[in-house]
Formats: sequence, structure tokens, C-alpha cells
Amino acid sequence: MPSSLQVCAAELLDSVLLVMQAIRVEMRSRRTPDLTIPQFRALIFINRLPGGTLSELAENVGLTTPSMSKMIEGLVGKGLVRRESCAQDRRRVNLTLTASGRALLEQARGGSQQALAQRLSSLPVQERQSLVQAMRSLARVFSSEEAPPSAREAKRNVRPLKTVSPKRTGR
Amino acid sequence: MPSSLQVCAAELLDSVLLVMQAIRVEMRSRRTPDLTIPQFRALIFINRLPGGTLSELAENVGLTTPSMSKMIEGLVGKGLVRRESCAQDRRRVNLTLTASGRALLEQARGGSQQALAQRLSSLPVQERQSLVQAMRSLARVFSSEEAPPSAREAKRNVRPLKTVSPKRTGR
DNA sequence: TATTGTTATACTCTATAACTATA
DNA sequence: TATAGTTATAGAGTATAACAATA
Repeated sequence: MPSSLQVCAAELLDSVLLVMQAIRVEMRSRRTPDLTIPQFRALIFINRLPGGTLSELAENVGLTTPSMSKMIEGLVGKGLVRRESCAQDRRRVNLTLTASGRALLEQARGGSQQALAQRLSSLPVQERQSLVQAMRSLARVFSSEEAPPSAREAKRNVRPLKTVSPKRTGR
Repeated sequence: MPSSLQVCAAELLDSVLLVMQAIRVEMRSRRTPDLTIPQFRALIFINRLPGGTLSELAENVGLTTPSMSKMIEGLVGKGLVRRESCAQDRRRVNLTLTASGRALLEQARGGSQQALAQRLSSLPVQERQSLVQAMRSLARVFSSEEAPPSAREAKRNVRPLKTVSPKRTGR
């Protein structure tokens, strides 16, 4: 049944966009919108892999290294991230969260989680349990460190292949 | 079991962020990054509710009306959206997709869907079926037109309540 | 010479404030 | 007077290009 895969992907796409919107609304609704979503994702990454480098982070979040360097500069300035040059290779930097960074991450995550929980509360318990199982399947498939080859290649090679850069800036 | 709801929300949050990242990577990887994600979401909304107004769209996507006005100006310029003043109330505008707009939306959606399908292909069929069910539960809970009261109130009221606007611009 | 990260510069997105047109 | 949308202006985010420091 070849359509099953496409149907599944379509349903996933729709639902993820819907849920993501709820997360955005929640993040915007805070009195102090402490974090942008890219910053949120950066903190999540650093928290998950402390001591990672700028390049790794940039690739994961999907920014160029100059942009990420600037973002990190801001986060260091706010005391959320610690940036230390690596002992073995002094060109690199090691990124870790400060206590404030961890606290803010937990707060942001908690707020989003709370907003989702409110919506989910209207689901029957059984459906919630199924949902948890499904989310774990998703996490397994999407969190693999090696991204699908096509995506990675495309991401790396698309720019060099272009002869005239169409000035696609600022997302 | 009160923790179950929180666990569910936490799993959902993690997974949605992961999947969203895959979608972003895919959209960025195109030769011609035709649409930003906010533009993508605007087209989705207009497609779902043709004839909607600028304010409705802005609220749904989560932009101010001036920002949305500018975005629409661009989309109209590209021939993707049709903007007509409303007959009953000539202050309002009715937004609809052009044929090109629908085509581009389908293309963008298809690309994202394809990227997701590639990841999902490694899931056993049974897990995919469970996933589809779970996504339908999610869609049911998150697509309700009346957003949870707290979120809507927060969104509307937070700015007027502030005495000193902390210049939170540019997301 | 190659690689990691930063600085310089420019452009896009989005916001707030002020305005126009209509109700 | 209140409301829908636009225009004016400014700030934040991100990109490309050029550079500095280290390997």
C-alpha cells in the first residue's frame, strides 16, 4: 500500500504545523518574550550536547556560522551561555549553558509544555497513551544524528552550485 | 495519574520541534526558497479559508496587521494571492489564492511531505498506522477554532498592559 | 594551506506609531 | 468615534564576504 506512507507524512505535516503554531502563540504571549524560537532551539541543543562547538550548533539549528556567532554573543551577554575556547584546538569554542541558561530553558520549555498539556487534557487517556507511543516512534526516526543523505547533501551543496546567488537572506 | 498529561505534552513538544526542524531543512534546501515559513503558513490559511480578511490572517499566523499587510503586498506582487476589497464593508479586504498560489502551496507542501515520508519510511507499517491515528487526535484537539481562553487573552492583552514597551521586534 | 570562528556590511522581516478610508 | 488596512520608520535577525587565529 504505497499511499499509506504519503498519507502518514501528510497527516504528520498538518499536525506538526498546528502544534507548532500553538507553541509560537504561547511563546509570544509571555510578558517577557525572553527567547526567539531559534534561540530556544539553540539552548535545547547546547543542553543536550554540552561542550559542542559553534559549527555543530549552527548546522543543527540551521543558521550560518556568522549568524550563530552573533546569536551566541547575545546569549553570552545575557549570561545564558558560557563560551570557552577549546584546550585541544584553540580555534574551537566549547558551548555550555550557565545555571541561568538552564533555568530559562526549563521555564520556556515548561510554558510550552503547559500550553500543550492544556490542549491535550481534552483527549481521552487512551488516546494520550497512544500519542506518547507515536511520539516516541517519531523521536526515534527524526533524532538520528545522521540526517537523510539527500537533505544533508542538498544543504551543503546547493549554494556552491549556484553561479549567481539570488540574495536569499533573512529568514 | 496526573503526570501522564505532562509526560504526553513533553513528548509532544520534543517531537514537534524535531519534525519542524526537518521541515525547515527541507524548505531551505530548495534551489529557490520560494516561501518563508510564515508565508507558507499564510498560504495554508488562505487556502483553508478563502475570502478571509487581513486581520484574521494576521491573528492566525501570529503577525501584526502592518507586517501581514506587507507580506501580502509581496505575495500579491508575486501573483500568488488575490486581494479584493470587500463589497459589504469596503474597509476590509478579501484574500484568496490565485492558481499560481495554489500550485506553489502544493509544491511546497509536497516537498515537505516528501522529506517527512523519507524519514517515516523506516518505521514499521504498524507504527505508521498508529501514528496516523495519533495525528488525527492531535488535529482534532489543536485545530479547534476557539483557542484556549488563556492563550487568546494573553495574546490580546499583554501589550496594552505594558507601560514601557521593551522594543521586542523582529522575530 | 585548511579550518574555526569573528567582523563588516547589506538586506529582509517584523514591530510600533501615525495615517487614510470607511462604517 | 471606532475599525480595517496601509504607510513611515526603526530595530533585530540572517546572509555573504572578508578577515584573524590556529592547526
